[in-house]
Amino acid sequence: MPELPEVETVVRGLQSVLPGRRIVEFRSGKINVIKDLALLGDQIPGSRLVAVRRYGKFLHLELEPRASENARLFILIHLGMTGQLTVGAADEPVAPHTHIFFTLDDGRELRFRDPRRFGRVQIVSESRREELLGKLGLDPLEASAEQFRKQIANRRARIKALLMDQHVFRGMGNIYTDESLWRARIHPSRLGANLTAAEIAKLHSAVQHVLHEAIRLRGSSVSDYVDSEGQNGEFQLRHRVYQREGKKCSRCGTKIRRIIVAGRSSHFCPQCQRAPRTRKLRKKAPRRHAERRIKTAPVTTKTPE
DNA sequence: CTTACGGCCTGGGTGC
DNA sequence: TGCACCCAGGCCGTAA
Repeated sequence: MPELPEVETVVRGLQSVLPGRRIVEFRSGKINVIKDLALLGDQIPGSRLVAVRRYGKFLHLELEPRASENARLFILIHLGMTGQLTVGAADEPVAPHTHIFFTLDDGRELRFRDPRRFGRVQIVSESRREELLGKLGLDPLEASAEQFRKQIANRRARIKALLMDQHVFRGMGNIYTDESLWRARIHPSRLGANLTAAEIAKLHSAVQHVLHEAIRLRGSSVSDYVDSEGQNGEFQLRHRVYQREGKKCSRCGTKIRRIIVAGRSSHFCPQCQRAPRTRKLRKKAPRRHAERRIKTAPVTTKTPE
C-alpha cells in the first residue's frame, strides 16, 4: 500500500512530466470519487499544472491561478490502500476501476485508479489545503533526532501507534513502521514513554534508513502499488518482517511473529525485539509491607548483656 | 490522552 | 469449477 516512499516515487515520476502541462479535459468514470466536484470541478479544464509535491501520504498538484482570479487551486490526492496515479497515452486501454481522467495538452492522460476506493481526490482552495494538511505531524525524513525524540518521549501510547499516527509523523504506514522497529530492535508494544533516549535515537536513524532505502528501490509493490509509469517497486524484496510471519529472522534465525498491536497487524522478531514487561510484577498484595512493619517493630528486642 | 470499534471497499484466500 | 464467507488495511467519526 502506498506510504511515504511510494508516494514519493509517484511524485518524482510526475514531476518530470506534469509541470507546465495544461489540463484540457477532466472527467470521471462511473463512480465519482471526487468530493465537492460541483464546487470547483468546472475550473479545472484549461488550467496549467505548475507543481507536484508530497506531504505525508498526500500528493498535491498545484494549478496556476487564473488571470481573472487570484485564488490558487490544488488537486489533493490520497492513494489510500490501492490507489494508482499514472500518466500514459490517452488512447491506452482503460484498466478496470479507473475513476478519474485528466487529459493533458500533450496527448497524454493522467489517470486515477483505485479498486478498493479508499483513496480520495479533492479539488481544494489554498485555505482548505492548509486546513487539511496543517494537522499532520513531522515528516520523518526531515525531523532532527531531537524533534523525533520529543514526539515520542512522554507519550503513553505504543510506539507502533505513534509511528503510524499521521498527526505525530506524516507518511509512515504499516510496512515501514514494522520494518523500522525491527531494524531498531524495538518491540511494537513498547510505550513511547518507556523507550530510552538511546532507543529513540536508534529508531530515528532506523526510520530514515528504511525510508531512504525504500525510496531508492521505488517503493514496495504489495497490494496494487505501481509508480507513475505503471511499474512495480522493488523494496518488497527487502522486507525483513512485513508479511514474513513464520519465516526466519535474517539477523538471528528466530521465526517472525505477527500480532495485533494498537489494532494493526504487526510483524516482528520475538528474539531481536523483546516484549515489554507486563505490569503483573507489581500486582502483589500491597498490604504485606504494612503488616511487616507492624510485626517487625516490637520484635526488635535487644537482649541486653 | 488513549483505545476500541464500525464503516467504507474489493480481491484474494479458505473451506466445502 | 463455483460459491459463501472472511478479512486486511488507511483514515475518520464516535464511544468508552
